[in-house]
Amino acid sequence: MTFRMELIKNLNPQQQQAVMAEAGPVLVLAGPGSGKTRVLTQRIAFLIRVKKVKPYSIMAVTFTNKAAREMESRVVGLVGDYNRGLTLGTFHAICARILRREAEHLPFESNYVIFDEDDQLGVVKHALRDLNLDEKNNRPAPIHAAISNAKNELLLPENFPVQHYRDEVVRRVYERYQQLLLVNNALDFDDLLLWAVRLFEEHPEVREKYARRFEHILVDEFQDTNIAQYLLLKHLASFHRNIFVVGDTDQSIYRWRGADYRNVLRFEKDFPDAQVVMLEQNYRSTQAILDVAMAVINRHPQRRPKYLFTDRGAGLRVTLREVYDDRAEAAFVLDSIVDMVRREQAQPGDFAMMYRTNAQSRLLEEAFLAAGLPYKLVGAQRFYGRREVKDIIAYMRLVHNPNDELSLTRIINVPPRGIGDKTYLALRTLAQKLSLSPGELLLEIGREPEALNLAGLPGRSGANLARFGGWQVKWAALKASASPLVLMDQILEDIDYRSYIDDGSEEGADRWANVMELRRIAFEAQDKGLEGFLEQVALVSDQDTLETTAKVPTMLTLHAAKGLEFPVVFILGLNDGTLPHSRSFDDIEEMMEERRLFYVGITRAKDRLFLVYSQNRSAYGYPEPVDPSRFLDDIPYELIEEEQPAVLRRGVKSEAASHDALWGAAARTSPKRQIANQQIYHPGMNVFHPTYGDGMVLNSRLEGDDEVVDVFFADLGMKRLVASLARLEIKT
DNA sequence: ATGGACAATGTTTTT
DNA sequence: CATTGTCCAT
Repeated sequence: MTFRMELIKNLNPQQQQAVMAEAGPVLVLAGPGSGKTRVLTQRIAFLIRVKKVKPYSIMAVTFTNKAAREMESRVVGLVGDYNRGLTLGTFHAICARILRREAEHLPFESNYVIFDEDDQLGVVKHALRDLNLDEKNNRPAPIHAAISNAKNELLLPENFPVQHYRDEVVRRVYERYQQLLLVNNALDFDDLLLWAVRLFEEHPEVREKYARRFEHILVDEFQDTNIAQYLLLKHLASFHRNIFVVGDTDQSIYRWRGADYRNVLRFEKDFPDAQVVMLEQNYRSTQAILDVAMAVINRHPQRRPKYLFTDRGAGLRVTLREVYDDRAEAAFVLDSIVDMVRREQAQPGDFAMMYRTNAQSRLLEEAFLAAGLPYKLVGAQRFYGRREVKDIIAYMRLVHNPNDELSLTRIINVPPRGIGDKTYLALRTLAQKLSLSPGELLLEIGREPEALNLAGLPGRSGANLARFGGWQVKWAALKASASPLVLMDQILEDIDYRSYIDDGSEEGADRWANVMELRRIAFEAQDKGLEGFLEQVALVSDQDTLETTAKVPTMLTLHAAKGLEFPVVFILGLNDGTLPHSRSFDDIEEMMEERRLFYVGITRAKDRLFLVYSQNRSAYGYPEPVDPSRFLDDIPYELIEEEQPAVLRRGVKSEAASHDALWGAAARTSPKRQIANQQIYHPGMNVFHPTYGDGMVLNSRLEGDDEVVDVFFADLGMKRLVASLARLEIKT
């Protein structure tokens, strides 16, 4: 069989049309679960193996690293190592690479660092201070958001439209913000795109070079592009015009980040000769789920009608469930999951719990922890947001780029080494006088400690600075010859970070474990060099850290769920104010986006979908009565089944034996686990719980087929546990 | 310079 | 309510 036949044999006619489309612009409108990733990867394989296009001349762009990795492995699966030379990555990563290569045309050095969200906020605060604006009246976060939006629309400070006083504040902060970034030789996320576009617009010969090189450009999730990304693509495609974009306007959920689904319309206008292919057949969900999805999205005005169909069959009706409050919500989900696993209707890894805001994961986590059941959580307390992780990265960034003052101020006194505000200020003043950055001055001092005397920084504080400078010199020497790992180890040793962070408490051990995790990442990035390592850690998101290995239920936001699928999905907190979020109420566009978000969640489900709302919800502190989501009104009654509260139903006991096998690790590690026919815990017993530690039984009773035990833990106080699930050990 | 105690303040989604 | 920042005492 020819490769071509091999490639297309599992594709439906529309998919084939897309994969084998002739050169020129192509717009693929793909509904959820219609195989769009497949179309993209097969298209790449088709170009390489059938059309004999050099991988070097192909660029494929995604939004997340995870999507990029996924695509990469699938392309490799299709064409083996014929993929060598292929440019495949996120918008940000691809731009970062171009900007390093073309730094000579740009106002920063090629060893620039990428500032993350926290750093960016730090720069805004710094700018506010420089402009004598106070943070109370000028909150940094909204100002930063305004700056970011401006950048996404390619508005420079000098063009920033000023209508109110507030705009003027933003404009001035923006101006200062950009100056500070350049002083630090740093770029923020938006800059990566902005500078790339400016590079192409201001240096036609550079644009020409890249436009000629990339004969084919393929774009995933096109509806999420912002203006900067759209223009970037247009420039890149300006020579060959072979641009193949795949998207679904109904799944556009990043408006707040500057994404503009109207880029799809713009594309049709800018490329009037574009072939348009519609992928409508759904291979993921049952028809029952698709019907609900359509009921929700069809209320969306002004959109191209799309009919979702599947040959997977009707399936079970979608379940709608009302609960008393958000605690009951968590309990309902947990009970349902346990029940379905026991009945062998699903495996633990089949479940996803989706919610609007990260904060909603907390009660879920508590419920799972209390039951002693494993789960995985996407995002939320971000690994790269951890203090210890940021500290070590700041050290390495400083070594890579001594001008990075933000990193320097972060760690110059971490761990405490007697360099306080006063000393740092003196250093900074001197540096300014010598027109050096503080980091460069420290390097000087490290090389020649006597220089300090000239500066009037003698004595203990001077010695402290000299010691730090000495390290910097040593580390700088190391970065040329050694891997990121060796450098990191040397830093950790010199600053004795472990004794600072690991104070013997459980939290300390945790922190140190995070440092070791970062060390592992450095180990894996050995051959990337320091620059590559830093770029990688700056551009990975926490969404990317979802490992697919552990077969346990997943908790994630609706945003994080895009592009994923699960056999059983729970969408939680379907209340007005949560979904749609209250901050969207007064904006029609935003309300439509909330609706699309709901739609994205619904269409993640393959077999079962549970929609849950509660009567009361704790905003912060106190529970308040809330209304069901207005989106629920749009689902016809006959499409749903309202489930009655029935937590543990009959028949559970007889099936409980299989529970062990299905519910994996948690069950196996519980030595005393058993089904309660009689009470085994009694008041006064000393028990041990793997998470909570030592405790004493206060009370216990049989409930249904299980035993409910109230335990007082030394560290946490009272907890109510279910005996069959909590890994309780009785101590003699 | 450092660490603790208190207050204020604020909750959407993230490359 | 839980985090973050500010002030104050050592």
